[in-house]
Amino acid sequence: MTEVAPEAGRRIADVSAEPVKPVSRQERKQRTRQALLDAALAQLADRPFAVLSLREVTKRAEIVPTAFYRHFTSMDELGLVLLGQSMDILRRMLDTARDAGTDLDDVVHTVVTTLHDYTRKHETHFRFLTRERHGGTGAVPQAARTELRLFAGELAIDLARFGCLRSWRNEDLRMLAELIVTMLLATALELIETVPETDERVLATAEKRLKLIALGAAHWK
Amino acid sequence: MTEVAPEAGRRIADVSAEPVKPVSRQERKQRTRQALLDAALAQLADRPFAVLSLREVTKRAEIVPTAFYRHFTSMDELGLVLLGQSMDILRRMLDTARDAGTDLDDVVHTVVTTLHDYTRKHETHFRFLTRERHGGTGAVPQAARTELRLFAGELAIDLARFGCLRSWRNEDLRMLAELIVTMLLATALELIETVPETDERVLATAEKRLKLIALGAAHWK
DNA sequence: TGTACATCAGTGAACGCGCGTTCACTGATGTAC
DNA sequence: TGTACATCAGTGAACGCGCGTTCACTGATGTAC
Repeated sequence: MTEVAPEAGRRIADVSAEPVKPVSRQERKQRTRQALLDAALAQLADRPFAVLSLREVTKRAEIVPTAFYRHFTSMDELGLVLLGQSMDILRRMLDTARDAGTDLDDVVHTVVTTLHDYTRKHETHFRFLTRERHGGTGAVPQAARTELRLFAGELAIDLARFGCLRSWRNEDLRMLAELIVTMLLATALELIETVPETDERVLATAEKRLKLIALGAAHWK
Repeated sequence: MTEVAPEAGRRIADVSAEPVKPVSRQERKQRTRQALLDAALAQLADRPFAVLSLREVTKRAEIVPTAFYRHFTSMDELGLVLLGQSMDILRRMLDTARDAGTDLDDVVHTVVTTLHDYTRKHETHFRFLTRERHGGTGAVPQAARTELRLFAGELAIDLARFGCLRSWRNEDLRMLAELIVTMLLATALELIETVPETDERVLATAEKRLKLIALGAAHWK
């Protein structure tokens, strides 16, 4: 618990709990900043972002409320950083799922499995993203919708490479991509909002939905 | 504007703006109650329910904050009443769309047109419903999800009557129904969140999505 | 290496504000006779 | 119809609380010489 990796042999056996403090001022600042972001994500477990208070967040991050302004000018700014982190995760997920092969069943299975992994590994970010998307007219929900629209555009490019979709109009590819994104995020939220024991059922349903959509696309026009 | 239907000939020409007040005490109470519900719906235009304050709502309804408790024990109770109203609207919409015929294109077109009518006529309720669905762990979002799951169950029964779906397992019909409900509510939100001029585009996309799903269902297994 | 000064993340007191809720009240509407 | 009493929707003062934000500050870290 208090075990610390021997570091540059400064002291051989330090009985104090302090980790020797090799940290620079900017490292410490970065840590506090991340503590604020983590605190916000933790609070988001049971309420929408619009309802978070600066004081609650700073309390959880164990700093005084006024110190918040050393890191962000407002809660909205913090929210936009969280959104950026969430979109990074989503893009990494797309990268992972991309090389899934060409067989339809394989692709669907890989996509759903990848979604499962990422959702369970980044529950807080996925919850944030899926909820804020429908969160009203605040700066964060607006930005979330814009980002997700861009993300669907990126997915549309990938879809364009599939044999049966190669001749589709851009507009229709977008439609399909947005449908898939909505469906995947809905699945992520279902996973988060139920106990892990039911994951198998949720994933099976998600696979069916995706296959249904793929089947529809294959027989389009 | 101040014209009033002649009523039981009490006064032939009442120049005062007052509408003679034939209202009973319970009628007045009912009106105030509805004013509170309407005030809440109006506030919901630009923020989630969790963020509404009792004082703002009573101010807009033009009563004193403490009078709120003559009508509801809490904001959550008011929210659940709004949810009930919203579900009534949704069910009426399903009733209207039900007798759409059997031809696939006809059904899809009727459904989307009906959705358009209802969404534009009940914007505030649809916005409330679609946002609260993803609103977190409050009493209202929880209830909204439960109600929408029940609603999907009702739709699944309708779907069971379609020729090509007659042999589907209940569980798969549910999956399809929930997919359709999610898609329709997403469309409603898109309509609400953009200017009416773009309605045609949104509806065209919605029709395509629905057809894609229907096509997938027709070729299932 | 040692000293003197600058930087700046975090502190703590203070502010005015809107919040939900309590309470005793008012006065118009409703009812019993 | 007229009178005396009951009901109860809405009032207004008051409360304690958490909020975001301001400000002058502290003291450890960083830098220049």
